Amino acid sequence: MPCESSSPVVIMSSPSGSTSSPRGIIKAPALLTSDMINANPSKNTSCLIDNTAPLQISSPRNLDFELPNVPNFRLYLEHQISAPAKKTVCIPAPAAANSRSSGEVVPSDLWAWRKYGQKPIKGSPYPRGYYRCSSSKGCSARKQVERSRADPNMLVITYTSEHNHPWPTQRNALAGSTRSQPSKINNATSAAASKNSSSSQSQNNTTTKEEVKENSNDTMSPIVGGGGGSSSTAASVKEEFEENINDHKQFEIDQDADLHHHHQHHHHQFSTIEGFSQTYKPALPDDDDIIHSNQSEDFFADLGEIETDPLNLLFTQGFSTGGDGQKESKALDPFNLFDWSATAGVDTTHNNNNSFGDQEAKRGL
DNA sequence: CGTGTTTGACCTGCGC
DNA sequence: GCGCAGGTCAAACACG
Repeated sequence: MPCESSSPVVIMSSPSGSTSSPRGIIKAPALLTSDMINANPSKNTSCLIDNTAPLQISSPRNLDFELPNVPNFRLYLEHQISAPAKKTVCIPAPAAANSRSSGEVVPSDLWAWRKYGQKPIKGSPYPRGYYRCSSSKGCSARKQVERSRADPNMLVITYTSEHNHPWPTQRNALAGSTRSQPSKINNATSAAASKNSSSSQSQNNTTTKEEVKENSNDTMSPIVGGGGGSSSTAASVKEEFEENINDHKQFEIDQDADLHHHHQHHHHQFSTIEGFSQTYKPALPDDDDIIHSNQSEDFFADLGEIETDPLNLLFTQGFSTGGDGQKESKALDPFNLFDWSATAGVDTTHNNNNSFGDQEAKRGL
């Protein structure tokens, strides 16, 4: 399975235009497995993640600047943020999920989501769940959760709209989140995260209800990868930005070819951001850590504590420095998960860009 | 009682 | 215009 557990997080943003980017991003099919490709015939559901690569963030836009150029990077991020986004996140689903076609167990995140519908999707054995943000009444943020046809072990989460409120400092709205089954599933471990326990990969839920809390953040939030605690640590994230910006929706994932081959070991190694041609290391602790669902939970919990914008942190703390300072921020900032500076110098030539673009409109299906 | 899930019905857009 | 598929609504229900 393409997107298997080991895969790290891949964040792809595809602001419009990315494909057309100047440098010509090469979409390297290389990374894409046939499954993935096939899997997505219709939409975004496939996981492009390469197992090997630990964490990647690819931005569609190819900007000529490199990471070191913080200013550019900043612009990039700002652009990303400002643009209305439709993001697709592909994360490893807990093993348990397999048991249930309809259910998904996803790592919880800071946002509270309320499920308002579920529909079977043509061509897919797995239904799609529809969630809206319940953290704030006026929040229009929504997300769709479905299991990847290509890789049942992966959950594809599509975020639409932006949160119009800051991250909750605490998971407020989660009140009901724990409902019966979910809680059962996980139980113990994350008391801290308390209600959200999604990590239960090990547990299975055969039950009817599952918890689907996911990580996500719309606005910019990078996905925190934990992959949710679930079996696999990594998640691939794909962000798509709406065309407002001018470009195409699709974006491609780049993956470092090398990574592709080598890597499972090098988790940290990188992720490449396409525009930047850089690779960065995820700040994620270790495979081990990632693997444990609990940790992911904690991770989210930590995020919860972080006030607001990760980007702010990012900017304020600056990844440019590459210094130790980053480490500190990492935990908090989703972006910090990646060690931007560290690998900054890395030659990305090896990157493979996988074209992914599928996230067409829903209608694409 | 408040919040979330479930689920059938309804609405809307697209292709033929 | 019709049918299909996806997305949303809302009532019923469950849980703490």
